[in-house]
Amino acid sequence: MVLAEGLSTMSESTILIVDDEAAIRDMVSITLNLAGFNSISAANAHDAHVSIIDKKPDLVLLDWMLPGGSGIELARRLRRDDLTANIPIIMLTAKSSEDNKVQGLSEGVDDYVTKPFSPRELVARIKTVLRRIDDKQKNKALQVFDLQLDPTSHRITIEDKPVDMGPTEFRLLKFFLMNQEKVFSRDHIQDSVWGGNVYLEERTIDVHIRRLRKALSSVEGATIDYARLVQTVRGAGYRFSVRPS
Amino acid sequence: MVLAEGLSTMSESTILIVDDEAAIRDMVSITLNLAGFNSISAANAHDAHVSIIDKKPDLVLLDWMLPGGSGIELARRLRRDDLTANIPIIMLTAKSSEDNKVQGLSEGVDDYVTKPFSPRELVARIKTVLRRIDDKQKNKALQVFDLQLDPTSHRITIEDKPVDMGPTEFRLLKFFLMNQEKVFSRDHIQDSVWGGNVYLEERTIDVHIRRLRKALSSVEGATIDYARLVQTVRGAGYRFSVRPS
DNA sequence: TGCCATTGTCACGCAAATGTCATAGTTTGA
DNA sequence: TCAAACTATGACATTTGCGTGACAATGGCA
Repeated sequence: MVLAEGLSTMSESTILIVDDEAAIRDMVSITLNLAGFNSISAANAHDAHVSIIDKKPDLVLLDWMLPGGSGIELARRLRRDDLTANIPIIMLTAKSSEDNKVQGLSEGVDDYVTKPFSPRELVARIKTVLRRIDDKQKNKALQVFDLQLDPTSHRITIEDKPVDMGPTEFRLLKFFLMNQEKVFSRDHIQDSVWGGNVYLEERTIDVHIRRLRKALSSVEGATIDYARLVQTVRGAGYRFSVRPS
Repeated sequence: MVLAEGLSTMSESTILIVDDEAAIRDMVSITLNLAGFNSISAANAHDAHVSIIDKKPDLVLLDWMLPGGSGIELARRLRRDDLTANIPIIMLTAKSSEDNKVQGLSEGVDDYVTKPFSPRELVARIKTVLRRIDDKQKNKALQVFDLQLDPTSHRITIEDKPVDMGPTEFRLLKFFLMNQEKVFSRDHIQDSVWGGNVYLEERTIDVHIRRLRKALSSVEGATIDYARLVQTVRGAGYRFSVRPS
């Protein structure tokens, strides 16, 4: 069975390390790289902020004691801005002071690790936080232009008008919305949408693609033909893409 | 069947050994050769740098304690230059000192091995790093000027405008992009793009070259004629080159 | 029980893609 | 300058892959 959902738990995650001590940055950096993460680092709050805006890391490891502006200041600033409000933060605290923990967690910090820490522990914490965030995202409404899929209410709307489709097409669309701009072979789609241990005839996927397209086109007066976003890539499979083929 | 893609996983990988002790160089060299790698060596940072520019090794084994410039200096320099930034580095540290690890591994070093090390361990580390790098490269978009081939979305664009071509031309272009500046005979192209056990008429390759060129020329308003990059080498085959013929 | 939505499968038709050939064009060397 | 060797190109028949309508089986639900 091939997995393609839950992107943030994939080893592609980028972690930003914010610490004024080069030694710490370096050690953490290599630890993360060996654990399969990408890492970037910053030595102060300002560089960190710039880096976050620019590189959009999946998680920030933030030292509590930063020269200039404190780490907690940066955390607060990140939480205020919509662009950065959803980036998880793990605080690195020098001492196991209860006060720090309490104050940090109240600022929307997702976890904390006290120095000295073992690489194993750090990686475990990071993975936990990423997974938690990922689960949260999973139940969030997926949206492209005016097409909206709400996993909670199990409804699909185009320009607020309900779209009717079968359960299979719903899962298919959800899969596509979570993995846009990528081509998937029929085999891969079958694994992800139907599950690994079923046998489907070759043309069956096509039929469901057709039903999904028909459903997406069925909305009267839509400004876009959403069926066009479900693209056939001859010889390779299908792709959901905002860009014209 | 001739392979030409995924070079770093082939047993053809070249490793550069940088160490001031001849005994170490020789020992490592023998170990690597037995493991199926090619190896070259350098005794100091300067020679190493020249060698890297010249020979483009697939990986560098870098001693921490180098006379003149330290190994870490070299690592930093390599990472700064775009040409060498993507060459993986494994550090060799004399002692299992935490300080060294911490300080050294920062500059984007991919792994470290502490002396004394077993040949088995060294080879294992090298293979791991090479595989990691290779996986990263595999799904990376290939690009020449404003021509882009993205294996993930299975898309080709010129100046962000989609380019339409058949699956065979797609594979052909991908092959060329991965192996630029080299002439390939028709036989070699057939092996690499079609696979070993098919029989094609001699002229068939030409036809697909023509179709690829036509597709690359089909984009309106492109500043460059990308078809010119697919060059005919009379009597030898074809070549994809950025330089005019 | 009977109705209806959903699902997987099949057969058919169409269009893209492919490989081959014949012909025309180009380069090379005697 | 000419012939030989090599390459480019248009046309064509065939193959391949995909879209589509129809249909039977299934299972939920009133």
